[in-house]
Amino acid sequence: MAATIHEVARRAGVSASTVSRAFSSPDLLREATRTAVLAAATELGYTPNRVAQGLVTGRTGNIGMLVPDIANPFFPPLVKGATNHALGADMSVFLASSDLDPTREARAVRQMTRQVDGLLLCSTQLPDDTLTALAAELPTVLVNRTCPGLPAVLVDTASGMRDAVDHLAAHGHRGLVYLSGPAGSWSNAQRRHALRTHTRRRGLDLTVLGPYLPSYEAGVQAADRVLDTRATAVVAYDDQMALGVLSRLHERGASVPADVSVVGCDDVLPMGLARPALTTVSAPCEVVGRAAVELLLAGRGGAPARPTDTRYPGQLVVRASTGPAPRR
Amino acid sequence: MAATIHEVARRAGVSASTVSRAFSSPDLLREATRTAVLAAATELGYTPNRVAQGLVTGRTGNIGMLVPDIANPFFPPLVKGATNHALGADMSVFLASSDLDPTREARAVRQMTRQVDGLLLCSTQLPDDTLTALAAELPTVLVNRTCPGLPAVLVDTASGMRDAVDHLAAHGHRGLVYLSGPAGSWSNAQRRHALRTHTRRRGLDLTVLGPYLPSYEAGVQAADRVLDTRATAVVAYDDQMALGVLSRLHERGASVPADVSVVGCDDVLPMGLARPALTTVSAPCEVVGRAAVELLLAGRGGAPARPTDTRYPGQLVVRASTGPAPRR
DNA sequence: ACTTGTTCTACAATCGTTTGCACAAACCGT
DNA sequence: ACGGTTTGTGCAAACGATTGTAGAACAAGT
Repeated sequence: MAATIHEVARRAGVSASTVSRAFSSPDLLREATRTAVLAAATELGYTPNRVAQGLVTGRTGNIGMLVPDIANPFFPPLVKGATNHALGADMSVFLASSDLDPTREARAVRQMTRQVDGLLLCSTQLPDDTLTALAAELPTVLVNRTCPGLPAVLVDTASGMRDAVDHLAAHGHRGLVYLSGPAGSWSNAQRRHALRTHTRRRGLDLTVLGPYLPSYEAGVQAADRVLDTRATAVVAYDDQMALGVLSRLHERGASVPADVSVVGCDDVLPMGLARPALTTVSAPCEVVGRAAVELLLAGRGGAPARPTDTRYPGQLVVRASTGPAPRR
Repeated sequence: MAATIHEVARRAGVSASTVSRAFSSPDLLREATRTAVLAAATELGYTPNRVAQGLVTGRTGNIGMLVPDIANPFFPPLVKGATNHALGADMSVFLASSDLDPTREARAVRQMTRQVDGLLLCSTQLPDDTLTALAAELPTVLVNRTCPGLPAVLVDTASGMRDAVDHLAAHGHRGLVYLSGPAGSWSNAQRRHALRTHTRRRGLDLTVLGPYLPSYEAGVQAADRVLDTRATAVVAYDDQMALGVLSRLHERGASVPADVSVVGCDDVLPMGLARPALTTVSAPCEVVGRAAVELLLAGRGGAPARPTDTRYPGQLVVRASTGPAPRR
């Protein structure tokens, strides 16, 4: 049904190789031949078969993207940035959502190898040696995860966290709680570390709870434990948790921000809707997705991209969920 | 670097075809040969090259999925359902987000053809004839869109809308506003039609505003126009718009549900977070995603799946944003 | 021992491209 | 008009698998 290069060749009265060249290296052909071939091609509705191309050239024009959970609102903008940029570069992207299961992660990767020109691994929990092994086979870019020797694109929330601490300290808060995200998460480690550093610098008290799954429900649970502490402010690993906290605090009769201040992270939901609107560290997800693809595409070319970490800083966005510490 | 079938063959002392059969039709081989081949294969870390397989068999083990906007929270659960089920069936999925741009839609499809065994088109705006043409080339399943002759999986919100109308009528509401979604959307047409039917049956007044883009911002805008009408209840095309409406009504000093009742659709965000919690028609997105893949995979086999519409009903979930109509 | 029949494996063609190489035609200056 | 460059095309061999067909090996029936 679908036209092949040979049919186009026959129709144009040339050989198959000429047809191939009309597409891949047009300047090798005489103008007349090229236009004749292209005419024949459009008449037949010919499109090069990417699978066949892939077999001989070894380049498929696809990239594989792996996220822990596409239903986590952090990832869709990332995916959007990536797919959009990929489309611009004439590439398609495979998407797999591993549900945080290493087995599924490995399986998805195995399915994609040899069908893709590169891999985009987002917040992956796979161990360093697996990653380096993978990267030896296939250009690989990490997102929100580092691994020695591998290029990574990172949402840098450290400065945002510093600003959050400063903001809270300026409002008289003395004790902070951090609600940890997933144990193996690079983002979580970075956020916790930044908080640790800056609370110490400011002489504030920091309690770390968790780890929790990054979900609304986990936030609900965590809120109760927050109330057990003497802390007046809580920073959550992400917005979903923060919203859960907000909701549960409301249920428990604690007023935000009068009794407790709450800070989220990522800014991926329309935060105006939460009551009170959530103060959060905003992450430039879409930009990161695009940058990751760019890095992958660049590294794929001549020089193997030296394993640079590209960081995109998040910004503290102050809304209504933070305010002066209550007097005690 | 990567082992080929020939290297395995040489190592096992058999021919390439035997290696191939060891994987694809093991019962044709003597047990001894088969185990020997498999041993050699694992030693070399051999995995069949799906691109090469695809070229000869014509089956790639991939499916292509097209959504209008992956950043719209309706789609991630859908994608999750689809990718998860696909992974179970040893298939990978291409994802493209068209940003509602027909050009990009067409382009993404073109890139994927010949690389996929089937297409999953979600809420696509492409015209019927394009779709039938596409389906002639490639097994195609529609999601939240119908087209004569094509199988479709649909979120059926009609009954949910009926329940919403009944619910509002029971609370004494006499005038309703519907905030339309995108003009070409099947879901929008279905929702509008269901509202039209059931408001008429109940003798209620229905005003249709829009079309609007399905976004928070559009909801904010729409809220002002809602206040210009005499309606006491508003049904929004989706939750994002409804949340925008909620937010703007709050700004304008209108109280929900005391002054105005608000109903959303889809139930894809943690709705507990909105104040008041949003009454909405819940859509079983993940189930639909899975069902769509199943249908595609089934149709791909022997009998071309007869173009059935599979409908999954949404359920009205009553929360705090709806209540008795104000006395006038 | 010779046919007949099984069972297993190898050969070779094929899928739709790309691409190095050879070769023909046209062009140049002399 | 003639060697020597260009320039433009065709041939054929890959790429890594699948699969129809044919033949080797062996067992059994007569």
